[in-house]
Amino acid sequence: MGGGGKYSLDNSQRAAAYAERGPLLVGAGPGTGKTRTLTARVFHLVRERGERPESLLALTFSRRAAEEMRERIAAEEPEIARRAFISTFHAYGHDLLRRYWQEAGLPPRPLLLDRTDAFALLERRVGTLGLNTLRYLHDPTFPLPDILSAITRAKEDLIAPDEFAARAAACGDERLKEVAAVYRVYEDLLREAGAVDFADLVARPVRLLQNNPRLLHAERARWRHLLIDEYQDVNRAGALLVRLLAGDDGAGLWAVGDLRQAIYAFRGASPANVSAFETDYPTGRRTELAVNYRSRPNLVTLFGATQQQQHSRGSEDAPLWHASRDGEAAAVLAVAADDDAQAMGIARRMRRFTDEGYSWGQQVVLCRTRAQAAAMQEALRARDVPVQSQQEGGLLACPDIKTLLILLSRAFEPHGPARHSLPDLPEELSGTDNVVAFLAQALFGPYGLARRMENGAAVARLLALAQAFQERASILIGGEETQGRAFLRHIRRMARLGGVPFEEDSACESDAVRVLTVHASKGLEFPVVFVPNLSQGKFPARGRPSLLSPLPRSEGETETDDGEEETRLFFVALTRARDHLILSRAERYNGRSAAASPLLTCLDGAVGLQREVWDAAPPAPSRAAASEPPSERGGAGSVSPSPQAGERGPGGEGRGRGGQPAPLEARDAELYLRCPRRFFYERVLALPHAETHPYSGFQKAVRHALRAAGEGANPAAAFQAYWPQVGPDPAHPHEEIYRLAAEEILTSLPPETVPPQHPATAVETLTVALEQGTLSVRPDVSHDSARLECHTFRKPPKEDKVEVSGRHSLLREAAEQAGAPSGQVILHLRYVTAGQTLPVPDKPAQRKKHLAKYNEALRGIRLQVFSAAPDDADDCPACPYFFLCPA
DNA sequence: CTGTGTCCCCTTTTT
DNA sequence: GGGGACACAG
Repeated sequence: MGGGGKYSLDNSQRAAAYAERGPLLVGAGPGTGKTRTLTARVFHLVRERGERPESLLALTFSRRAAEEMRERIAAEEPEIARRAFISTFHAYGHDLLRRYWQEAGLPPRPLLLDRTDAFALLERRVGTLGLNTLRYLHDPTFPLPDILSAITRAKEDLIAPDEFAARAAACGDERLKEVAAVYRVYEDLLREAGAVDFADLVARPVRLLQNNPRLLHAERARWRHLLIDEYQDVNRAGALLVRLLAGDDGAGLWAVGDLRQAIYAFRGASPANVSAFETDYPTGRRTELAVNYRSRPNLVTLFGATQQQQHSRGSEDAPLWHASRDGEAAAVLAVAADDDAQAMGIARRMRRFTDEGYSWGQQVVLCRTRAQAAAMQEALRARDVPVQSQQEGGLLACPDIKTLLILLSRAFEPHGPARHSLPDLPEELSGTDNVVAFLAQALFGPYGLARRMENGAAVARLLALAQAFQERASILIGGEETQGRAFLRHIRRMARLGGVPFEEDSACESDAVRVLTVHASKGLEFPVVFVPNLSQGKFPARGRPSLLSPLPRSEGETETDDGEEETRLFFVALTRARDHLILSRAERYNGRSAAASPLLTCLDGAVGLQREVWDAAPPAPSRAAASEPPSERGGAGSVSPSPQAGERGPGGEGRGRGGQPAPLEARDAELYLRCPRRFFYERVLALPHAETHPYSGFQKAVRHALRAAGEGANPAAAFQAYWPQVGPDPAHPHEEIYRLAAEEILTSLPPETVPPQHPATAVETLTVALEQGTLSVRPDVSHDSARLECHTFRKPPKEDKVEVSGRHSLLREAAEQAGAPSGQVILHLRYVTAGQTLPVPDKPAQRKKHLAKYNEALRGIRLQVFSAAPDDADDCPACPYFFLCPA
């Protein structure tokens, strides 16, 4: 950053750095020398005012920011950096809890749980949490991530379980009431386990200090000066912690922040802390850093334009700042015909910048979402732009890790599919149930896997993961489960909850363009910045809403201005640019038109913004066909199928008599459509897996009981008799959920649902002849050949709008092919859990599409195309073949 | 032009 | 599970 000579400060910086003791909030717009001023403050306190470095506490919310503070201070005086306490809020809180563990009611070294650990804590007990409107039979743990997020948010806002329950009751939201109950249980479980979660690292110190005046006094005496970076990112708990430590008058507080760069409200940051500064600290003063050293003047003017709106609304009266650099920046707004043209335009522009003397590494593309960033990376690479690859896929994408996981699965999942894919384990690898010991032996013992491994960092990371797992064994290993199995389940859990991150030290500073999310770019600056996809629905992005509505705020709390966050994000993106800024949008994405982003309206009258048009590229002769490798078959990575596998199955070889292919069951075709690869493992290789999902056993048993009821038998009795055969293991943590759900359904069966005047005929299997083969399908009930009924366990739709599934289309088609007059087939869908039956409408267009899908499946199976192309990749961690599968 | 059905797309991240 | 774009039908 600029700002004259190395040690000189401008007037506004000096005013901030040399201020008298007393609560001060420094407004620091982008590029105004925030960190320089903060470090100057530290040196001023130590050198000019004789403060001991040990009396300085410098806090911020991200490790990166804390690290930067430390480095900048260390660069000038390592001694101060060592002696002052410079850390994140969480690290400080952790330290405090360890020092005062007794007062906090904790064990000496409490376990620190991350998100996955917390999930595991609730997962086993999900049946006892009292979930009703949040009960999802297809996967009882489905709502847990959202519930945990809500609990985390509550902790960040210092809302205790009682308060949560009171607010939930007040607003009458059933789901939130259930969350309140879970919150209570969760806190009990943490206490029993002697554990805390991340949010506790800030929230619990607040309570600790509030409840222990002696301790509060000691801690206040320890810190004479509090320096807070990124004050706009501080959550409510953090702000209260600061207020407690700063004393009643807050005299020791010196904070720096910028309301315009608050982009973390979604994770609990409360920019309201900035607005409420004078309320929190009546003697508090504000000052502003006034000069932008980062960007060329015409860019600084442009940044100002984005602020006009907010100014007129008077939300915050931050003065605009002066530019100090010279030189004319390119400030471009390009409209591309489509996304292809946009990528082409960016690539071309980048080349031009390299001609002008910029390196690739000085150029960056900032995207709103990671998906957009990934697509942009791909598109630029396809146009021969060197792109620095961000960590893709995380740890699990690493082949070495894959190998080790398959080996673990082979050893610890005795009935898992890996058993059939590998030869027997060597002697030295059997007999241990210690994951770390197993891995160490496999890597460095006679088996010597380490010699064949290429990515040492990844292997080390897996070992560290295993180590950490063992420390949390008391929470993560349930019942009689072996450690090995529990570890593998934990890996799946981590994958499900957002991947297993793996950061290779990005020191590989090759000269390549970087593609980042805007969030990831915070605090950074680049000579040339591209901000693409400024279109409706792309930036701002529309996201999937949570299952839960936010907990209503109590009176006196300021509502966080959600809509403004995207504007601030836009502002952050623009202000990363030092020399040149290229904004762009496409008018069409995947053939669909997209309007300009509303964010662009504030630039409408901006002077000096050059408009460009990027035309569609001429239909390119097909580029390197790197997108999809041709259909792979067989061979899952290093795993070879066992000899007896693939002997029979619906895939290819399985033929009935007379050379006619036997009909494929509809559910097999559906399995193929969900993931051809999984179909391959399960039906072609016939790799068995012991664990069937309890949901399917539940469905089987209930269907059985309903059928019995249709035949006049007692459904409850039929269920009782059948449940031990098809239901989950009685020890399964979710067994009770399903048993109770089934009993609930069967006891609430109204007698007239079994009308004796309409005895269901024996349900016959129907067939559908399609171009590529024949499918067999069975309704749940057939009253006669043209009156069919299906059962579903889903929740009934709103307004009785039945969604027509592929299965429905198939049944209708089957009935017609069997002779029912066209359009006369009556199909009903029974919502078993609600005891409601609705007619399924006949929609010919949809039927055609569905049948085409099935046909495609038949074709794929016939041609043996078994690519790993899951319909929904989120399901992969739950797939029995997760560890075998190369995808 | 206006309503309706249908398809297609789907967050941000730290500790 | 909801919102926008778009393709129809009227």
